[in-house]
Amino acid sequence: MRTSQAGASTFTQRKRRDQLVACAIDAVFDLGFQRASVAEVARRAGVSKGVVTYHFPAKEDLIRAVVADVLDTMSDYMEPRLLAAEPGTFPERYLDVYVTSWVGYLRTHARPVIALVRIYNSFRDESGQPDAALRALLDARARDVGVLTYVMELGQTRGTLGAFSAPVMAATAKAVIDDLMLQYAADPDLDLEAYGAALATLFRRATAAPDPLAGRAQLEER
Amino acid sequence: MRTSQAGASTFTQRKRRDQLVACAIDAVFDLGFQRASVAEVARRAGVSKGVVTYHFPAKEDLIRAVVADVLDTMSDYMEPRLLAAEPGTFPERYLDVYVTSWVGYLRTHARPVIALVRIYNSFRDESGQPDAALRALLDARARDVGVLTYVMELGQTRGTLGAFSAPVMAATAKAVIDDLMLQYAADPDLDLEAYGAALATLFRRATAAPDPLAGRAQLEER
Amino acid sequence: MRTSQAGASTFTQRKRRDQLVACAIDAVFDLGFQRASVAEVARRAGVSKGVVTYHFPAKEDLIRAVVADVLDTMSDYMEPRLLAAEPGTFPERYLDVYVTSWVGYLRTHARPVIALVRIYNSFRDESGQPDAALRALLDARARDVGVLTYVMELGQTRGTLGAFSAPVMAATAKAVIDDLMLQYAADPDLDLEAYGAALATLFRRATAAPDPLAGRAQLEER
Amino acid sequence: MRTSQAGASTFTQRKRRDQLVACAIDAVFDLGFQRASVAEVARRAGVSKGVVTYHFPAKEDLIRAVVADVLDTMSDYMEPRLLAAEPGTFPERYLDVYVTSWVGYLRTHARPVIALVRIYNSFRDESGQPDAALRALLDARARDVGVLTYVMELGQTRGTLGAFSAPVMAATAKAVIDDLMLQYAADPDLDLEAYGAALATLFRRATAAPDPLAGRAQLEER
DNA sequence: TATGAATGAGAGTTCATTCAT
DNA sequence: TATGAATGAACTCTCATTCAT
Repeated sequence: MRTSQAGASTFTQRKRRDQLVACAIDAVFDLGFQRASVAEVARRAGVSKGVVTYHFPAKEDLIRAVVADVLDTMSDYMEPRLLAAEPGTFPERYLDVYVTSWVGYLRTHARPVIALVRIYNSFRDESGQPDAALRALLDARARDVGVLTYVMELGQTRGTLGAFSAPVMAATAKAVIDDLMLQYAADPDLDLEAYGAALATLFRRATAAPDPLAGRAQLEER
Repeated sequence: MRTSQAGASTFTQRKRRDQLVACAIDAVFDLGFQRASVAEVARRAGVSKGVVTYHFPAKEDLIRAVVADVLDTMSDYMEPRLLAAEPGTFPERYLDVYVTSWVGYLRTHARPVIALVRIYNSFRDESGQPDAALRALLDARARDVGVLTYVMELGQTRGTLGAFSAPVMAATAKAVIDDLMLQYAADPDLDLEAYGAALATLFRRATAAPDPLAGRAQLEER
Repeated sequence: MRTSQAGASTFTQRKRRDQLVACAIDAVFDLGFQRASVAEVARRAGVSKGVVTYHFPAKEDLIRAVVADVLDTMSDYMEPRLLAAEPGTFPERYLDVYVTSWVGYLRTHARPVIALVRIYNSFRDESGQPDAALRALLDARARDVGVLTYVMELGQTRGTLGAFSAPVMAATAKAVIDDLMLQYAADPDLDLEAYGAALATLFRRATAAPDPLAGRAQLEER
Repeated sequence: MRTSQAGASTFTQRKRRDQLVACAIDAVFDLGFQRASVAEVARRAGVSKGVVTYHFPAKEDLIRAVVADVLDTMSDYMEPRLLAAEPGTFPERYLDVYVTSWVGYLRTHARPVIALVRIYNSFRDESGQPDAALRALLDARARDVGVLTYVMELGQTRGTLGAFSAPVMAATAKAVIDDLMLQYAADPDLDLEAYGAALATLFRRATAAPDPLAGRAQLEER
């Protein structure tokens, strides 16, 4: 966690860097990646353009700092909650906690996450390929989905979760979170609580193990 | 449908416009929105830059034509398939057809759809807001989700679908399609067939009406 | 020769490119390499900055065109004169013709050659090494010295030139020309004619074969 | 000599200034004048940028100190050797000693001299003219050539040197040294010893007085 | 219709210089 | 003395756009 300011020495420097990163996030959220120019970030920070290039030699470096910062903030929020769910003991609860935690996170951090999406869609190197810095983002995402998959397969093995494609279910969970983020950005009045509850129900039904009572009933009926 | 070339225009004109739109899609897919310059589009079309500005006075116009074209192509593919599902008669089948049709569409049209996503994330007006042209995209999306919701609620009324939040289920369906598109773009070797089947199962379980046999069994058991 | 405009198609384009190259030479001569900015070149040409970048995508390209142009102009002047000296037949005359021709060239072309020197001393790539384009300059120079060396060694073989280090003599000839160029640039009132004559004498004495008569006389004397 | 650190200054100050000058020389040699920024010099010295501007309020001052330092070092090496040649007594030996001494100097001091050339070609004031500090360089050069000329003319008067243009011969001597310096910089494997010997021979032949024996022989022959 | 030369705004970047600490 | 944060000017380069041909 909190690796983004590694190497930065003084408190003043860290503070300024954090301020610039915050302004960059706002600028990207408000204006999109392209219009979030160095000059715009400087303007929002109330400093001269040179200050930005002093702390971040290239714009690339600023954007990378943004990516790292947002990912770190995500981890800081999500990890303790996911660990508290004790996935090794209660794998069948994990997806629920995952979705609920994300919904909770979005309530307070939609802007930086949206900024991250904008960056992901526009931050290209000279050959048009996604910038190397975005690998961290893709990796974080892949890790998320990987863990989800693993835990659900564990539940399936133990019989507390039904038969379904765990990788597809994991990707679906991630996908609905992404979508919810965009919906929430477009409509801040969205009832996240209710939406989260509906998602929880959805996934509970989609992943539930067959009802043993119902099964017994059917057997007895014959 | 096919509204993009509306207006007085010769066959040659239409052909040239379509060619430029196609080249613009490729450029956006390959290089991202920002690097897909007018000059680049012209280069790919093998014509001079002036040709592009002749047909599309501003770059804005070209991008709008791209958006319209991609949306039209989507409609052309999806609508007949969705209608053939007879949602009024078999609402419980609709979600399955929806997901399956989209998967089929992605197999052959991933590039333009990805280009559309890129445009959506970068095409801003001077105030940083999404360009007006993107309203069509948002509208199309909202219509999709609206119809899905309506049909599923119809199924719930008739008892052929279970109790769940239809709007959330609809948004989820759209979200997994979006996600699948991005996954497919990142990994063209993805088995779309299998993925689509898994999604169909997922949604069948999440939306299924309670098993009447099981229900009867339970009743009789008492 | 005249390879600098290869590929340039239209007459207008060629003319503009030549004009920009000429303005760049003047700017480098007057202000030095560093201050000869794209804006300054455009200003001298009476056009907007964009015109320069239109014809020469990068400043690098403009400078390369300058180098090529100056080298071409040099060749156009020097080669016929050097060939007319019939080095194969009269190798002992070659050095004289070489020096005299260069002096004649400098009388009318000191500015571009000085510009070339300035470029050579300042045109570095990002790692501080001389730009690749300067290889052509170094190559041209090495060729000159190589030919001088070869012809003088031919004269030595035939006994029409005395015993001396031909490579050092060749390098010396080139060196005095370089120096004369700089002197002339610093003092346009310099009497090139007289200077050239003095150089011719200098090299004649330094390269002369021993006087056969004097040799005989000495032998007879004993 | 050693005028660069004139003025009230502590030992520490002098040491720091010398260090910065040395780093500046290295930076100019390695990267060229333009890229030898204040920050780069500070980096090489292992101090902060402020230290450089503390000792040298403007970059101009640093460069002037470099120029003065290199010229001083040259004088320290050359002057005793030239004086030891007793030009007043043996003017015919002077050119030989001059060339040989310079070759000896280059063996150990090519880098600073190259740096000086780079500075000379790039250090311009706002109007594009060579900076005032370079006058010292030009003056030193003019003095060298002037002394060479004077001594050779002395030899001609005494009949120990032949008839030739002393100024041109002096300029040629300086020119070959300049050229040798550049050759040596481009190819550190160059055999300076052999090159110096060849130059000595060259100049001996070019400046020799007519052989009195040969002249007598010819007279007698008639 | 088509061309491509020309424009000018704005982007990222470098750097000498200033100055509070 | 020393630091390094901050400034602002100048530079190269990109690009949508205009327009004469």
